[in-house]
Amino acid sequence: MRIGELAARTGVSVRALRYYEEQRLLTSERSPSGQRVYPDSAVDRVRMIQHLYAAGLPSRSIEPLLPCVMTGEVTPELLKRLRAERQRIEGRIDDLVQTRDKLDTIISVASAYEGRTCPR
Amino acid sequence: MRIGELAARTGVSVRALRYYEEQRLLTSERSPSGQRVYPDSAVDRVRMIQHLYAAGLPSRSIEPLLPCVMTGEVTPELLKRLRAERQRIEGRIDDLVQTRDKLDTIISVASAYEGRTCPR
DNA sequence: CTAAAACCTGACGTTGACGTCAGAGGCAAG
DNA sequence: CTTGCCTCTGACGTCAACGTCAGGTTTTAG
Repeated sequence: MRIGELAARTGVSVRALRYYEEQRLLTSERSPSGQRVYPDSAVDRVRMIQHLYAAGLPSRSIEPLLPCVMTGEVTPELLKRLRAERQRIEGRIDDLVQTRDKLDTIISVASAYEGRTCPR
Repeated sequence: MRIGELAARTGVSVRALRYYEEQRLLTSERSPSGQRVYPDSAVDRVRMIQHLYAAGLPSRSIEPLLPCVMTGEVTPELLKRLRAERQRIEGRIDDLVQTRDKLDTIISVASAYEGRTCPR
């Protein structure tokens, strides 16, 4: 498939896909005329990239992890990094849960005041 | 307390504190000579700001929420925003949990290969 | 064959949360 | 009084993940 279709199927922009390639997160074959050609598996790969971005990892962290994440192949070095990133994510989750709970308390207390407006 | 001490006690830079003020997330009294003077409560406020930043909220979202989050006072309008942001955070948590679990699977599978090096 | 749509490579613009530097004033210690 | 650290206000720099535009080629639909 070409870049436009990959963009449509993953929901990310064409520009973003070219950017991923620039960051070596994504590779492509080229047609004789120079257009990018992707295998179907690229869809999954792009989705994984988005997941890792969403988890707050920068390109440079994603790049070394990605081949192993996609293929299941791994070196001890990569395993260390995977575990480290897992811990980072865990930490972010804890932080978010704390913040969510704090908002929940505020919301529930505040809801008691509904109807009669702000006690100011 | 002055800005340097607040920075030390919260672990954020002096520059960041001035930036928070610029974004109207933090206010300060001024000494006769123009130096910022903060009450002790500023420490908690700065910590809350950091929590909300960590939750992915931009300054513009934090600003209207902060007074109510600190005082517990609330208008129906703010309550709506609080609930919306709570939902956003919840979504981010779900996403992170998914990614963490995916990493866990990879790690556990990969761990089976430990000792004998990368199967490449 | 031709026009529209999709693709290409640069290259500059954008946004948010600060970092950093310049130049100048304030303040506690010796 | 001066030395040295803290603080002040601009103002420009940075970094990541793209957006956007220019100028040109390729593919596809009619």
